[in-house]
Amino acid sequence: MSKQKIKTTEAELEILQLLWKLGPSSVRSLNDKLNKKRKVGYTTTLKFLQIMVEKNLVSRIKDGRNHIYSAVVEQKAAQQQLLDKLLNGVFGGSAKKLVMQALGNHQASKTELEEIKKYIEELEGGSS
Amino acid sequence: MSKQKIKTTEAELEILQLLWKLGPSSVRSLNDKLNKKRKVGYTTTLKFLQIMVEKNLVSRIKDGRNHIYSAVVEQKAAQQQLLDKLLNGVFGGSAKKLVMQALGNHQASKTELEEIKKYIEELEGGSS
DNA sequence: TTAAAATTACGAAATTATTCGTAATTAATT
DNA sequence: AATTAATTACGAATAATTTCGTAATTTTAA
Repeated sequence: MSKQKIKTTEAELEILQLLWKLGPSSVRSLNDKLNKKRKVGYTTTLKFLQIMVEKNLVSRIKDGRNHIYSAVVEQKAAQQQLLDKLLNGVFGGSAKKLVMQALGNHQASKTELEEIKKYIEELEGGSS
Repeated sequence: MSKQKIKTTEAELEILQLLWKLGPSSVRSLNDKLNKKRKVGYTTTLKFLQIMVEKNLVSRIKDGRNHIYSAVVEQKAAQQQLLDKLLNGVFGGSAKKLVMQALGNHQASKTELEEIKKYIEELEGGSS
Protein backbone atom coordinates (compact mmCIF):
# COMPACT_ATOMS: atom_id res chain seq x y z
CA MET A 1 0.00 0.00 0.00
CA SER A 2 2.96 2.28 -0.17
CA LYS A 3 2.93 3.36 -3.77
CA GLN A 4 -0.21 5.07 -4.89
CA LYS A 5 -0.52 7.22 -7.95
CA ILE A 6 0.71 10.49 -6.57
CA LYS A 7 0.32 13.49 -8.77
CA THR A 8 3.18 15.90 -8.40
CA THR A 9 2.48 19.46 -9.40
CA GLU A 10 4.98 21.87 -10.91
CA ALA A 11 5.53 23.77 -7.70
CA GLU A 12 6.01 20.61 -5.74
CA LEU A 13 8.52 19.31 -8.20
CA GLU A 14 10.49 22.50 -7.91
CA ILE A 15 10.85 21.91 -4.21
CA LEU A 16 11.64 18.23 -4.57
CA GLN A 17 14.40 19.26 -6.92
CA LEU A 18 15.96 21.32 -4.21
CA LEU A 19 15.58 18.62 -1.61
CA TRP A 20 17.30 16.11 -3.85
CA LYS A 21 20.11 18.53 -4.42
CA LEU A 22 20.52 19.87 -0.92
CA GLY A 23 19.34 16.99 1.19
CA PRO A 24 17.16 17.54 4.27
CA SER A 25 16.49 21.23 4.72
CA SER A 26 14.56 23.74 6.74
CA VAL A 27 11.77 25.82 5.31
CA ARG A 28 13.86 28.93 5.45
CA SER A 29 16.71 27.39 3.60
CA LEU A 30 14.44 26.07 0.89
CA ASN A 31 12.61 29.35 0.61
CA ASP A 32 15.88 31.21 0.27
CA LYS A 33 16.97 28.96 -2.56
CA LEU A 34 13.63 29.33 -4.27
CA ASN A 35 13.95 33.06 -4.07
CA LYS A 36 17.15 32.93 -6.06
CA LYS A 37 14.92 32.15 -9.00
CA ARG A 38 11.68 33.94 -8.25
CA LYS A 39 9.96 35.76 -5.44
CA VAL A 40 8.03 33.39 -3.20
CA GLY A 41 6.67 34.09 0.25
CA TYR A 42 7.94 32.08 3.16
CA THR A 43 4.50 30.83 4.03
CA THR A 44 3.95 29.76 0.46
CA THR A 45 6.94 27.50 0.60
CA LEU A 46 5.84 26.23 3.98
CA LYS A 47 2.39 25.50 2.68
CA PHE A 48 3.73 23.42 -0.16
CA LEU A 49 5.86 21.44 2.20
CA GLN A 50 2.84 20.78 4.38
CA ILE A 51 0.85 19.65 1.37
CA MET A 52 3.71 17.44 0.35
CA VAL A 53 3.79 15.83 3.75
CA GLU A 54 0.10 15.05 3.30
CA LYS A 55 0.85 13.47 -0.06
CA ASN A 56 3.77 11.65 1.46
CA LEU A 57 6.20 13.20 -0.96
CA VAL A 58 8.34 14.48 1.89
CA SER A 59 8.77 13.72 5.55
CA ARG A 60 9.79 15.94 8.40
CA ILE A 61 11.36 15.92 11.80
CA LYS A 62 11.57 18.57 14.44
CA ASP A 63 14.81 20.28 15.14
CA GLY A 64 14.44 22.92 17.81
CA ARG A 65 11.82 25.30 16.58
CA ASN A 66 12.34 24.27 12.99
CA HIS A 67 11.05 21.46 10.91
CA ILE A 68 13.51 19.72 8.70
CA TYR A 69 12.04 18.27 5.54
CA SER A 70 13.38 15.38 3.47
CA ALA A 71 12.33 13.96 0.15
CA VAL A 72 10.56 10.65 0.48
CA VAL A 73 10.29 9.93 -3.21
CA GLU A 74 13.52 8.92 -4.83
CA GLN A 75 14.84 11.14 -7.54
CA LYS A 76 15.21 8.21 -9.90
CA ALA A 77 11.63 7.11 -9.40
CA ALA A 78 10.31 10.58 -10.04
CA GLN A 79 12.49 10.98 -13.10
CA GLN A 80 11.28 7.68 -14.40
CA GLN A 81 7.68 8.60 -13.89
CA LEU A 82 8.06 11.84 -15.79
CA LEU A 83 10.10 10.18 -18.47
CA ASP A 84 7.41 7.57 -18.96
CA LYS A 85 4.79 10.22 -19.20
CA LEU A 86 6.71 12.06 -21.89
CA LEU A 87 7.59 8.88 -23.69
CA ASN A 88 4.06 7.58 -23.87
CA GLY A 89 2.37 10.91 -24.11
CA VAL A 90 4.33 12.59 -26.84
CA PHE A 91 6.76 10.12 -28.37
CA GLY A 92 4.26 7.35 -28.91
CA GLY A 93 6.22 5.10 -26.60
CA SER A 94 9.28 5.04 -28.81
CA ALA A 95 12.38 5.35 -26.68
CA LYS A 96 14.39 5.53 -29.85
CA LYS A 97 12.67 8.66 -31.05
CA LEU A 98 12.99 10.27 -27.68
CA VAL A 99 16.64 9.44 -27.35
CA MET A 100 17.52 10.56 -30.82
CA GLN A 101 15.81 13.85 -30.36
CA ALA A 102 17.45 14.34 -27.00
CA LEU A 103 20.86 13.71 -28.48
CA GLY A 104 20.24 15.55 -31.70
CA ASN A 105 19.53 18.90 -30.23
CA HIS A 106 21.40 19.00 -27.00
CA GLN A 107 24.75 18.04 -28.20
CA ALA A 108 26.14 15.87 -25.50
CA SER A 109 29.91 15.98 -25.46
CA LYS A 110 31.91 13.45 -27.40
CA THR A 111 32.81 11.77 -24.16
CA GLU A 112 29.22 11.47 -23.18
CA LEU A 113 28.27 10.07 -26.53
CA GLU A 114 30.98 7.46 -26.10
CA GLU A 115 29.67 6.59 -22.68
CA ILE A 116 26.20 6.20 -24.03
CA LYS A 117 27.50 3.92 -26.76
CA LYS A 118 29.24 1.80 -24.19
CA TYR A 119 26.09 1.68 -22.19
CA ILE A 120 24.12 0.52 -25.19
CA GLU A 121 26.65 -2.21 -25.76
CA GLU A 122 26.22 -3.36 -22.21
CA LEU A 123 22.50 -3.46 -22.72
CA GLU A 124 22.93 -5.45 -25.89
CA GLY A 125 25.30 -7.89 -24.34
CA GLY A 126 23.33 -8.32 -21.16
CA SER A 127 20.03 -10.05 -20.52
CA SER A 128 18.15 -9.99 -23.77
CA MET B 1 7.25 37.92 -33.31
CA SER B 2 5.97 34.48 -34.16
CA LYS B 3 7.33 32.45 -31.30
CA GLN B 4 6.27 33.52 -27.88
CA LYS B 5 6.41 31.39 -24.80
CA ILE B 6 3.19 29.44 -25.13
CA LYS B 7 2.18 27.30 -22.24
CA THR B 8 0.44 24.15 -23.32
CA THR B 9 -1.78 22.49 -20.77
CA GLU B 10 -2.41 18.78 -20.42
CA ALA B 11 -5.82 18.90 -22.05
CA GLU B 12 -4.50 20.95 -24.93
CA LEU B 13 -1.66 18.57 -25.48
CA GLU B 14 -4.07 15.69 -25.62
CA ILE B 15 -5.85 17.38 -28.49
CA LEU B 16 -2.67 18.37 -30.28
CA GLN B 17 -1.66 14.75 -30.11
CA LEU B 18 -4.76 13.81 -32.02
CA LEU B 19 -4.32 16.55 -34.57
CA TRP B 20 -0.78 15.45 -35.26
CA LYS B 21 -1.95 11.91 -35.71
CA LEU B 22 -5.11 12.53 -37.69
CA GLY B 23 -4.33 15.74 -39.48
CA PRO B 24 -6.91 18.52 -39.84
CA SER B 25 -10.16 17.47 -38.18
CA SER B 26 -13.61 18.62 -37.22
CA VAL B 27 -14.67 19.12 -33.63
CA ARG B 28 -16.92 16.11 -33.80
CA SER B 29 -14.22 13.85 -35.06
CA LEU B 30 -11.79 14.99 -32.38
CA ASN B 31 -14.40 14.68 -29.69
CA ASP B 32 -15.24 11.17 -30.81
CA LYS B 33 -11.61 10.15 -30.61
CA LEU B 34 -11.22 11.72 -27.21
CA ASN B 35 -14.22 9.78 -26.00
CA LYS B 36 -12.48 6.55 -26.84
CA LYS B 37 -10.33 7.27 -23.81
CA ARG B 38 -12.58 9.20 -21.48
CA LYS B 39 -15.95 10.90 -21.43
CA VAL B 40 -15.74 14.49 -22.62
CA GLY B 41 -18.60 16.72 -23.68
CA TYR B 42 -18.69 18.04 -27.20
CA THR B 43 -18.68 21.63 -26.05
CA THR B 44 -15.71 20.95 -23.85
CA THR B 45 -13.67 19.84 -26.79
CA LEU B 46 -14.91 22.81 -28.78
CA LYS B 47 -13.95 25.17 -26.01
CA PHE B 48 -10.42 23.85 -25.90
CA LEU B 49 -10.08 24.26 -29.61
CA GLN B 50 -11.28 27.83 -29.33
CA ILE B 51 -8.79 28.51 -26.57
CA MET B 52 -6.08 26.94 -28.64
CA VAL B 53 -6.93 29.19 -31.56
CA GLU B 54 -6.47 32.14 -29.20
CA LYS B 55 -3.09 30.81 -28.18
CA ASN B 56 -2.27 30.16 -31.78
CA LEU B 57 -1.67 26.50 -31.15
CA VAL B 58 -4.16 25.56 -33.85
CA SER B 59 -5.77 27.26 -36.82
CA ARG B 60 -9.12 26.71 -38.40
CA ILE B 61 -11.00 27.06 -41.62
CA LYS B 62 -14.66 26.85 -42.36
CA ASP B 63 -16.05 23.91 -44.21
CA GLY B 64 -19.77 24.17 -44.61
CA ARG B 65 -21.21 24.50 -41.16
CA ASN B 66 -18.13 22.95 -39.60
CA HIS B 67 -14.81 24.29 -38.60
CA ILE B 68 -11.79 22.24 -39.46
CA TYR B 69 -8.90 22.61 -37.06
CA SER B 70 -5.23 22.04 -37.76
CA ALA B 71 -2.19 22.01 -35.52
CA VAL B 72 -0.05 25.08 -35.95
CA VAL B 73 2.76 23.96 -33.72
CA GLU B 74 4.91 21.26 -35.20
CA GLN B 75 5.03 18.00 -33.35
CA LYS B 76 8.83 18.09 -33.31
CA ALA B 77 8.90 21.54 -31.82
CA ALA B 78 6.47 20.62 -29.10
CA GLN B 79 8.36 17.44 -28.34
CA GLN B 80 11.55 19.38 -28.11
CA GLN B 81 10.05 21.91 -25.79
CA LEU B 82 8.81 19.24 -23.42
CA LEU B 83 12.04 17.35 -23.67
CA ASP B 84 13.98 20.46 -22.78
CA LYS B 85 11.76 21.07 -19.84
CA LEU B 86 12.31 17.58 -18.53
CA LEU B 87 15.99 17.69 -19.26
CA ASN B 88 16.62 20.93 -17.50
CA GLY B 89 14.02 20.51 -14.86
CA VAL B 90 14.71 17.05 -13.60
CA PHE B 91 17.89 15.74 -15.20
CA GLY B 92 20.02 18.75 -14.45
CA GLY B 93 20.55 19.36 -18.14
CA SER B 94 22.38 16.09 -18.65
CA ALA B 95 21.19 14.47 -21.85
CA LYS B 96 23.35 11.51 -21.00
CA LYS B 97 21.48 10.78 -17.81
CA LEU B 98 18.17 11.19 -19.49
CA VAL B 99 19.08 8.94 -22.37
CA MET B 100 20.54 6.27 -20.19
CA GLN B 101 17.51 6.17 -18.02
CA ALA B 102 15.22 6.08 -21.02
CA LEU B 103 17.11 3.19 -22.49
CA GLY B 104 17.66 1.38 -19.25
CA ASN B 105 14.09 0.93 -18.30
CA HIS B 106 12.23 0.83 -21.53
CA GLN B 107 14.13 -1.78 -23.29
CA ALA B 108 14.32 -0.65 -26.86
CA SER B 109 14.73 -3.54 -29.24
CA LYS B 110 18.17 -4.64 -30.33
CA THR B 111 17.52 -3.13 -33.71
CA GLU B 112 16.63 0.18 -32.18
CA LEU B 113 19.71 0.16 -30.02
CA GLU B 114 21.78 -0.43 -33.12
CA GLU B 115 20.09 2.44 -34.86
CA ILE B 116 20.78 4.70 -31.96
CA LYS B 117 24.43 3.69 -31.97
CA LYS B 118 24.64 4.48 -35.65
CA TYR B 119 23.04 7.79 -35.00
CA ILE B 120 25.55 8.58 -32.31
CA GLU B 121 28.35 7.75 -34.67
CA GLU B 122 26.91 10.16 -37.18
CA LEU B 123 26.80 12.81 -34.54
CA GLU B 124 30.38 12.13 -33.60
CA GLY B 125 31.57 12.21 -37.15
CA GLY B 126 29.64 15.31 -38.08
CA SER B 127 30.10 18.93 -37.11
CA SER B 128 31.59 18.99 -33.64
C1' DT C 1 8.67 35.78 33.22
C1' DT C 2 8.08 38.98 29.78
C1' DA C 3 9.24 40.67 25.41
C1' DA C 4 11.05 39.96 20.95
C1' DA C 5 12.06 37.11 17.04
C1' DA C 6 11.19 33.40 14.33
C1' DT C 7 8.50 29.47 13.08
C1' DT C 8 4.36 26.72 12.07
C1' DA C 9 -0.84 26.16 11.45
C1' DC C 10 -4.88 27.44 9.40
C1' DG C 11 -7.76 29.01 6.20
C1' DA C 12 -9.05 31.55 2.60
C1' DA C 13 -8.08 34.61 -1.61
C1' DA C 14 -6.27 34.66 -6.25
C1' DT C 15 -5.15 32.36 -10.24
C1' DT C 16 -5.32 28.93 -13.70
C1' DA C 17 -7.41 24.99 -15.87
C1' DT C 18 -11.30 22.14 -16.97
C1' DT C 19 -15.98 21.31 -17.95
C1' DC C 20 -20.32 22.11 -19.84
C1' DG C 21 -25.17 24.41 -20.20
C1' DT C 22 -27.68 27.32 -22.94
C1' DA C 23 -28.32 30.59 -26.54
C1' DA C 24 -27.33 31.94 -31.09
C1' DT C 25 -26.15 30.68 -35.63
C1' DT C 26 -25.92 28.01 -39.69
C1' DA C 27 -27.29 24.67 -43.07
C1' DA C 28 -30.23 21.32 -44.95
C1' DT C 29 -34.97 19.69 -45.73
C1' DT C 30 -39.55 20.11 -46.31
C1' DA D 1 -40.13 30.38 -45.53
C1' DA D 2 -40.65 27.34 -41.53
C1' DT D 3 -38.88 23.25 -39.16
C1' DT D 4 -35.35 20.44 -37.80
C1' DA D 5 -30.65 19.03 -36.87
C1' DA D 6 -26.25 20.15 -36.13
C1' DT D 7 -22.73 23.47 -35.10
C1' DT D 8 -20.42 27.40 -32.83
C1' DA D 9 -20.27 31.27 -29.29
C1' DC D 10 -20.51 32.80 -24.84
C1' DG D 11 -20.12 32.80 -20.31
C1' DA D 12 -20.31 30.82 -16.10
C1' DA D 13 -19.70 26.70 -12.73
C1' DT D 14 -16.42 23.63 -10.95
C1' DA D 15 -12.05 22.00 -9.76
C1' DA D 16 -7.23 22.26 -9.10
C1' DT D 17 -3.18 24.93 -8.11
C1' DT D 18 -0.68 28.60 -6.21
C1' DT D 19 -0.20 32.23 -3.08
C1' DC D 20 -0.05 34.46 1.25
C1' DG D 21 -2.15 36.97 5.50
C1' DT D 22 -2.91 36.40 10.14
C1' DA D 23 -3.04 33.91 14.36
C1' DA D 24 -0.97 30.68 17.32
C1' DT D 25 3.12 28.55 18.94
C1' DT D 26 7.82 28.03 20.17
C1' DT D 27 12.36 29.52 21.32
C1' DT D 28 15.73 32.77 22.77
C1' DA D 29 17.31 36.14 25.56
C1' DA D 30 16.79 40.15 28.33
